[in-house]
Amino acid sequence: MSSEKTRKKILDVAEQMIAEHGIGRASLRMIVAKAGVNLAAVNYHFGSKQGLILAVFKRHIDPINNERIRRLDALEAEAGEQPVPLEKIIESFLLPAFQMKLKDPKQRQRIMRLFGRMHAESRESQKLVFEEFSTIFQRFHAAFQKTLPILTPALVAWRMRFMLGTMFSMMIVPPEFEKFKLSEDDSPELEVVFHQIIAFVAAGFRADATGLERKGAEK
Amino acid sequence: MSSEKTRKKILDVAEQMIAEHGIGRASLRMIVAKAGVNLAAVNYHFGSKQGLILAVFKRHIDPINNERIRRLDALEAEAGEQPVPLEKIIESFLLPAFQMKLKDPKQRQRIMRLFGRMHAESRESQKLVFEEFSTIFQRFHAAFQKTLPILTPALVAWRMRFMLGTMFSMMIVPPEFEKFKLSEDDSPELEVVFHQIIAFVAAGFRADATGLERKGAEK
DNA sequence: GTCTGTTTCAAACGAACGTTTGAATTAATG
DNA sequence: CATTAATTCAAACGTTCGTTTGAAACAGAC
Repeated sequence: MSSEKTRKKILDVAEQMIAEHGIGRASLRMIVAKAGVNLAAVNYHFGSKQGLILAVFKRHIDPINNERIRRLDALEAEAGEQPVPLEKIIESFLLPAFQMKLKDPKQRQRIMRLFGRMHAESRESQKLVFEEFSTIFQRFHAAFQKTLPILTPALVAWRMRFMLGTMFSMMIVPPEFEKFKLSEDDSPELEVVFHQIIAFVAAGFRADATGLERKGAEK
Repeated sequence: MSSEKTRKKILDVAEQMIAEHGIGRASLRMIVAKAGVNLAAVNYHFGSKQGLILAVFKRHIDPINNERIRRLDALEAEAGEQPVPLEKIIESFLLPAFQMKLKDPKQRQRIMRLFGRMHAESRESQKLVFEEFSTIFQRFHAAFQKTLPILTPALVAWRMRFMLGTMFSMMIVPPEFEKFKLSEDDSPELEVVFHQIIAFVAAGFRADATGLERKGAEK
């Protein structure tokens, strides 16, 4: 069955082109040319361009979200009645997105850029990201809340959004704009950035909320 | 001179459409239809669509960046030899972007979304944002460094990027996706978010860098 | 080998886009 | 008022896009 070959080829090239040029600018003609398949194959296999984008996205986001839940489950099982340490929660959320089990570091970065695009670019894909996200969001919200009972639920939600912003900001900026690189190589940089983000976000979560509560806690 | 009227009309509508639909999807035909001007007027006054986008962007970013510098100057003059308090630096950076002196809160949010788009969408506008940004970046980097001498320059730069990510994350997400609104009204929400971000980012900047230094400080 | 359903292919369709053109209109100048 | 420059306008240009079409190539089943 050669059908699967074609599907995979299209998906591979599409995610590459979207990461590189963006959703709107990555045309089907570019994709099929690089993939060596016929133009009509996209609509045959995926129905439409939107269907292709959705397929590209789903292929990666589902394993990542599953891994997030899996890690959080393990942490909570280990902690028992105790709340899970803050850094561990953050790590279980961020790590699956940063260390997707991809052979090629180049491709890993490609996927990260893809997620950044999805998050930022089109209305539809943005909606998709958030919908795909809502159950995960609630799950982690509860975990954060238990670890930081001082914070109001609304404040926890805000700080989760800040965490997302921090994460996406590292995903969307093309490498050539990075003024301050920590290293030349790519994959160790990701490792470093990952720990940087955890330290930054964890401190942000622990920030004193006095004064913010009064303003932001009526719900 | 009716020429200025036309220019302004185009700029106003363009920034509205870009904020609403994005750079790629906001077509010149949409813009001129809503603005009540001729299609060719855009190319006459701005040369090209890219020229229009650039004009839309520059119209707002320049005053904001000037205000940022102005506030930082004032803070440093006041502090004398002392380093400027961390929260003050962050505030002088964020506040001008959040409280542009715009009458209409609706338009304020529109501009914020516009910046989010510029930051995330097309390669060209992204490049523009970063170029426009580099002098500001260096200026604030020095201020942060003076206040937090424990951190390496590279670490300061990273955390500034996290700050940017946090800021942009609040700019780019359409209101209909916000699950946890703190209030129904729009403009007080912005005030609250603003203080939330400062508290979060300040804590992030102060995060313990032990262990990160060794990994991230070879430069 | 023949038949049946699946997959590929070249070609074209219709729509939307940014841009250009050249005439018409308006404003400014002497 | 006449002349010149600046601005607006309707119309069209040339591309590119996502999608559709119908025939050709291919697959596996009998």
